[in-house]
Amino acid sequence: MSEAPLFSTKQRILGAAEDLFARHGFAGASLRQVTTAANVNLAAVNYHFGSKDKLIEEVFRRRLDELNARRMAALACVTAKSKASLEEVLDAFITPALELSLDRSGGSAFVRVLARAYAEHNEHLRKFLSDNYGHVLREFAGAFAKLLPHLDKEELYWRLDIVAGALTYAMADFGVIKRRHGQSERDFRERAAQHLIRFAAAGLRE
Amino acid sequence: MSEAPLFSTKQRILGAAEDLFARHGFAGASLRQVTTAANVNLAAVNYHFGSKDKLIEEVFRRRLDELNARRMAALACVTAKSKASLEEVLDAFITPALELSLDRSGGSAFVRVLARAYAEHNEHLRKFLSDNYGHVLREFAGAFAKLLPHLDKEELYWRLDIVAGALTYAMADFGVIKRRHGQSERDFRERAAQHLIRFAAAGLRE
DNA sequence: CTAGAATTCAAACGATCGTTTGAAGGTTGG
DNA sequence: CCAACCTTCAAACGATCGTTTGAATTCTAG
Repeated sequence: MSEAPLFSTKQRILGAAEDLFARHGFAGASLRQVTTAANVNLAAVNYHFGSKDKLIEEVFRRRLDELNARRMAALACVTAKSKASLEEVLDAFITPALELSLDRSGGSAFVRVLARAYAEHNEHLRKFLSDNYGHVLREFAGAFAKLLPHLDKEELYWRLDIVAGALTYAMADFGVIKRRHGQSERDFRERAAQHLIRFAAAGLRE
Repeated sequence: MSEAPLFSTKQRILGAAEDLFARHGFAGASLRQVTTAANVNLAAVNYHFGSKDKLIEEVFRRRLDELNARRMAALACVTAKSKASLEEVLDAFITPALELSLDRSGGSAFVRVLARAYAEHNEHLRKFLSDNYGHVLREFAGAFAKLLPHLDKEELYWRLDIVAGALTYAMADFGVIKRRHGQSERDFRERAAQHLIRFAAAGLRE
């Protein structure tokens, strides 16, 4: 249970599944594609995870546990000060996602998987994500509420909804902007995050 | 070719496909589900459209032809004046999508299908959309460029990318905001569009 | 009315899907 | 060494996938 060797069968399946779910969707990527890419036997998925649905959940859990822990830590660090700025709270939410997207091997695939999860209006998946990680979003909503007292609750939720959309979309690399020749992936993504923070801060402040 | 009876086999297939693609994705919705929902024989899809891929393209074409014609008309109407405001150009882009999402039966499903198309990084689909409707986006980019001369080209494209993401996300109803009891669908969506325009205008101006 | 085209139909094609099985292989503690 | 796992393996399960076929049916023009 506690063991997690870097190249174990389970980890190779999770890595291959993450990549293929990002590229072809949950329904579009078959377990045969996944196990072939992971160089493991087809039956290994059902042996280690139980079913395709459970595998999908585990793909999320592996990354989101750490991502949300980092977000909560960053938020706690920011709100510890008496006067946190809007940009700092946005940064506490966005930068961990940015770093995840830069994680060697898999991180950038995962942010696209996350965006797929939004596109899927799948009730089961939404409930799983809401149950496991909803408290993080509520925590951040509270921090924003303190910083934007002129906005009533409805107004605030509207704007956070828009920010979440722009973030999901931008991190998943859906847009038309392409990395320029000679520009590093890290530099490109950091620039994207900066633009996003400035844009979101302006839109939230109004 | 020119005939398009409201409840013809072709139209019923397109309507059912739109709804099921929105709910389950392109790979997740089968032709048997589609034809059953449309109350049509399974073979009718390949008879009328040739293949599932061609059906997908036709689902887009049916709505996007009109949507983009309305956007271009609204943009032309706005830019005809010597001094168009940023909000007016945003409105020219957003309002036609809003109206589409309010179109009785199908429109609100289609905006979710559009969002799915973004999540699919499918090369074939992206090329089809870019080939057929890329000129509309370039036209709007030009209009924004005139209104935001202080932004260099790269900066402008970054921000438009973010706006497009927020728009796609918001129209597809991915967010957490739910319509309140007693509030009409139209009122709800118009409010969403208003918030979006104000937010985007603030973010673009900086 | 009727010949011919257009459309719908039930049935089947081979391919691939997620999942299960039972035997073979590998590892570990007594 | 061997008995007890744990893991991997090839093979197959029934179900469902997109697509095709050829006959039945409906529509339409002369």
